[in-house]
Amino acid sequence: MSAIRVRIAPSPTGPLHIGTARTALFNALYARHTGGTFVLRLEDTDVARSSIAYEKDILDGLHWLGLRWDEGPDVAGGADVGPFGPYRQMQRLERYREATERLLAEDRAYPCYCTTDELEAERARQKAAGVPPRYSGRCANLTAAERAAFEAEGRRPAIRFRIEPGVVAFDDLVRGHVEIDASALGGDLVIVRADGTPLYHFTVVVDDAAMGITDVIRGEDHLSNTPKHILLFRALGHAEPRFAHLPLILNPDRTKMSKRKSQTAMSDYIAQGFVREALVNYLALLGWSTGTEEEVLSLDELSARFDLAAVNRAGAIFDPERLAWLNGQWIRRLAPDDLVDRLRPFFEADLVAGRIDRLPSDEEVAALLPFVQERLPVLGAIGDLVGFLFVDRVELDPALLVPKRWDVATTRQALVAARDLIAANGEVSFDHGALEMALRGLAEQRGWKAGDVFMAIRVAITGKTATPPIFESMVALGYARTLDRLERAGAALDALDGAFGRQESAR
RNA sequence: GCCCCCAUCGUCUAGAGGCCUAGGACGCCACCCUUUCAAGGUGGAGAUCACCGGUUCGAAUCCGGUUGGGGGUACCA
Repeated sequence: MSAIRVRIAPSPTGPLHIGTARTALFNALYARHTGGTFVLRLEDTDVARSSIAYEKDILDGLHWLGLRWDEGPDVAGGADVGPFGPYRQMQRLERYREATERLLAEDRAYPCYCTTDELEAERARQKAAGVPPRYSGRCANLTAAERAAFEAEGRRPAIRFRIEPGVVAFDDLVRGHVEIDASALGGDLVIVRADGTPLYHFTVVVDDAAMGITDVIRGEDHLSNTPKHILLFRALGHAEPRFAHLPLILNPDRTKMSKRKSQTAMSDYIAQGFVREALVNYLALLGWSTGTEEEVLSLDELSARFDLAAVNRAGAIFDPERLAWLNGQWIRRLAPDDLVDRLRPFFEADLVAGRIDRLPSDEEVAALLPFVQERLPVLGAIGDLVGFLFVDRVELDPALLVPKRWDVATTRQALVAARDLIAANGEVSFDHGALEMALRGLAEQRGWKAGDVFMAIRVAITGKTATPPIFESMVALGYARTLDRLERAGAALDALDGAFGRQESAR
């Protein structure tokens, strides 16, 4: 039994797509589970749409997920690692040329002089006639003289691979036995463009063979194209690999997940503060399950349990809610130092966007973690949670400041009383326990509900009604700034006095 | 159109003939905890296993058909 070799072959024609990431993940899980080799190959033959920026986005995104490949370019524009390089298809042109020559020499392929317009017209006629679109084979048996005549016209030929009649069958590792009649393949297949650049269906076969790929694990959208690949493997004299077609990730309307209807760019998930553990966990369980009731699993745990045969066959809708839940699970599991590191870029983004006025130190962030970590659905929510600590002044909405069923006057009294009490107790008593005791005492003495007093204070110092626990928040804010914000809030209510009657009747 | 694939709670799934009056998770609802919000705990609603036939003593599980959905059908990948 030879060693497993799998690959992910992204095309740098767009940012890393969540579906590509999942295919990469399944390949990586399979390689790790079987002790095989994971190869990354860049399929950049669509020169017009490929770019180094996309290459970087893809490689960085896969690395960010924690995926490592044994062969292939490690970084965008970087050198290749591994014995089967180069791993960028545009640097492998000579090999496709050699394979093309062989097919031509054996008459398994031939030059086709049809123009795009002619082909389109042909397809249009077929569609109008209600027959399946299919290349007519018009150039399949041209004489040398006819070819010369086209060349003399200045036409540059594409190269077509002859699709011989017959039934192509294969045993898909997830779908089982699949048979497709070659007549349904659309006729002879273009493998090299008129400009000399090779096409996907051709390069993928030449490279998978050259790189010794034993198992092709990819999306179901390639299932119908697999016979073309098998025919090419055979014509080229190569053993065909095993195939495994993964169920597609779907939009909510069950169509193939697309940018138009879903968030597909990995970078967007990263920017929102999803953590790699959650994405890996979620993606692995989209279309596969361990068969147990385990749900929260690390990359190592997933690798240990992975089984291609247990992959589902039906497509799966991408559910952001479930991803968010897993994200919370993983954020809560992070070590404090790690979380501080991961939070830093989000504070920086908040600063740049003007949502906060200064950057907290790592020590400050670490001190917040005990009451913040379990409240973070995504890392990007950090600003909403504790941004009030790092702004010079909070926006006060008087309507929020006055607790339900309290009036402006009571609220102002409470804020003033709280401020005075805290000031009277002094900075030495400014800690969680002392504050709670003092403020609860105040509420009891005045006949107020403690919750109402706390809510007024909460809004006064944070500007919001939903915040981290209030005493921790006050301590984090500090003695002087807490007093200052209570004063400002009281003053804001003073200014409202004239509108007092209106406020009351409005309630 | 043609070819291929698929079909269990709203969603992700368990289930490989009797263990299923179909289990878990997300989401939803209620309650508990509680200074808000989360987190956590408990409980609940939610699936005639797409439909119709067949095989079998017995089917979500096997077979056939129907319907529905998806993918493919490029000198894109």
